[in-house]
Amino acid sequence: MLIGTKGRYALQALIDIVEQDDSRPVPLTDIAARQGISLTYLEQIFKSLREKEVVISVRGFGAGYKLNQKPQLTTILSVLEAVGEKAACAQSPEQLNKPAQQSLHNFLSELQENTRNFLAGTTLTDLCHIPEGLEGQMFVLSAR
Amino acid sequence: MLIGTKGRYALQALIDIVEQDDSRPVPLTDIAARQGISLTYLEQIFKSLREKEVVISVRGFGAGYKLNQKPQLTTILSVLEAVGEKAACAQSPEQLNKPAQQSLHNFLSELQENTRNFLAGTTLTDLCHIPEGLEGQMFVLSAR
DNA sequence: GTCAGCCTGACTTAATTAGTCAGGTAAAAA
DNA sequence: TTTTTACCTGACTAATTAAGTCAGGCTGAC
Repeated sequence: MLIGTKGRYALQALIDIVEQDDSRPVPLTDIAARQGISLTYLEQIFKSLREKEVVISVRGFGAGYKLNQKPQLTTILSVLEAVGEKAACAQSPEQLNKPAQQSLHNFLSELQENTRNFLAGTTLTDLCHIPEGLEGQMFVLSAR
Repeated sequence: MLIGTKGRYALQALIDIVEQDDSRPVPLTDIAARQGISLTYLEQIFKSLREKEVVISVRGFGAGYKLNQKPQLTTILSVLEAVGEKAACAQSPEQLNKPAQQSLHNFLSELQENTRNFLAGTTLTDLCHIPEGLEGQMFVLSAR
């Protein structure tokens, strides 16, 4: 499984933040209630997001979280990596003495890069605004 | 992890078979020795491969395994699915009441399809013959 | 100083992965 | 028909990861 609940909840929560009025920080309790996610689990996830500077926390009365960058600059890859979802599709064989194993290794690397490009080529904005009439071909993978 | 040891060992073993003289079946003991994989674990893996008709088993004296189809017809995807590596990148959220969740669901589906296309567009032959001077761009993802 | 809500770390539980082990069975060859 | 070779089966185990829970402390605006 490349993306578990941790990664998916992180994305859901960030989308939730983008959808709110961005003049004030969004408290986790609100997100937890709206998205049906456990508050303590969300706290664990947002600790990672804050450490990797995907979000900024505001403390004290009226506290909450804000995005650190504009949504169109926040890639899905950065979110997933922040919460520790390893975007590794496969562990590569260490011993690649034979040419065939080298070839397999290359293939797995290509697979990984293909996936990372896909994730890096989509931002939070793409997951929020839904341009009508473009249901297919929504996410375009940039050529290498 | 999209591809674990089970999937990788399956690919290594099949590549090993392709590299041998294909007039006679290849015994698992040989593969196990050459690739450094436990024989009993290989047996478990090949049981799946046989059930999904990726390979054919020959019994008795001089027994072993052969590919069921030519290597250029055996896709990586079919091998991985045969050994039960779910090519699912993410479990989709069941409750998609809100538009943003629908959009996230669409994105995860696109990611999955992108990966499956990559795996279905490569065959065992691609992992065996290594055309020189083409180290980059070896694996071409067919357009959808 | 109080209160909302962030922050921290240890703990638990279930599922999956990565194997091992023991004891068969089939069939070609001598 | 006996032997040999290697396939075949299923139960078992150990380690890791995923998915959370829980208790309690800390900050800072009002």
